Amino acid sequence: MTPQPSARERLLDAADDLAARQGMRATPVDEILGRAQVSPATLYAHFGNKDGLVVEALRRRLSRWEVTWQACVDEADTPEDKVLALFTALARHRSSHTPSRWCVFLGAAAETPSPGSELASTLADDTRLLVDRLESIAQEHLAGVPARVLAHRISLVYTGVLGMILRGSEVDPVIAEGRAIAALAIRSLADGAAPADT
Amino acid sequence: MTPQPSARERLLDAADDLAARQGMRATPVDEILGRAQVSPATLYAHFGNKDGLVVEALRRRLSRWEVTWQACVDEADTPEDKVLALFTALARHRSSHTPSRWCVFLGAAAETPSPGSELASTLADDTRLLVDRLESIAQEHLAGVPARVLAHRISLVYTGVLGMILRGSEVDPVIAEGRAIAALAIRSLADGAAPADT
DNA sequence: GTCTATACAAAGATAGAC
DNA sequence: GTCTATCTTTGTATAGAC
Repeated sequence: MTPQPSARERLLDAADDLAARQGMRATPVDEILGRAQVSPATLYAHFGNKDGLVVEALRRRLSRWEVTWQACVDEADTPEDKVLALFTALARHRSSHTPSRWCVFLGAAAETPSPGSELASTLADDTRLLVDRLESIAQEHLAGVPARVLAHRISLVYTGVLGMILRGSEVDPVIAEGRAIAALAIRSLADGAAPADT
Repeated sequence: MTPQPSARERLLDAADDLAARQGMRATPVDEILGRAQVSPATLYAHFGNKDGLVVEALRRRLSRWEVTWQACVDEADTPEDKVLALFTALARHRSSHTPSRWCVFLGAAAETPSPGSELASTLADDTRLLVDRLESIAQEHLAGVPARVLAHRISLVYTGVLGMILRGSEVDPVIAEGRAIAALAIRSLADGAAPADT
């Protein structure tokens, strides 16, 4: 007898799932309500409006992503693998959560030319987490490598993987490809900082 | 006395401009009509519906992009520069056309979970042009390098640049960064195929 | 907090005249 | 081909009862 989750939880689950699959703008409120088995009034009582609900769902997703990523960093052995754990995390995240068409945050950004301040800050949080976390991992584990530069380059490659998924690339191969390119970027910057031995 | 372009041209210009700035789905028909100074009936007489108009505008944009890219390839001197001309072309395209928020084709894909067949094929054309053209450039100018692999890797990096622009990165620096990463990918594959001279 | 019913707004498309 | 006026559908949000 699994007790049914609260209306609030059901709304968040439905909004998250549908935004991931179809995009937040492409998903009408009615569809979220139908999926959650909740009436309109309940949604607006809890979240104020559709954007409020979506923002909450995105925040929850971001914090889950952060946990997954951190776990993959912790599991990695070598310094290089700790930086590249980003790609392991992406694969794991995609298999453990509701399937998203590419990236829910980039998708929301693409769908929303003029996001409200709450949405904008949530989307910015996603990018900030990406770049800053990469930088701190690099700083901690790859002494001598310019961490900020590395973080930007790997962010670019990671974002490219997501974009290629939107283009229709198969997920696992393109993640592997991104990982390979990122590894190249790491070695290149490492060589530059401390010229090749041998 | 510049003669006013036909209603059809004005519609294409307006749709292209607005789709580039805001996204096709985020742009209401009324706004296109207002910008083009055209009445609704005219739009539907020419293009059938909104999607028909957008698809035509996207096709026109794609063919212009192809021209710009080819010109940059022709102008490049070294084999490596011919492959990397993609990034020169991106910078040039962005400065010579109406400013787009990131990429009109990826934007349309992101906004449209279930595109109609015409739109879907136009979006696929964009990706196919990207990958296939890169492959043929590599085949022609970089003998011995696995052209298909190279084309995929550079497509990924290029797509990453576009995605980073969506994330809010400054355009010129991120294009330069993408170019640098792509150069790395080229050299890596070249070294693998024909071990370094010297 | 939650429901039913409904109001209100936006957007896509068409009718009929010229 | 093009216009004015209007219809239809869809989508967001609220009123009022329980």
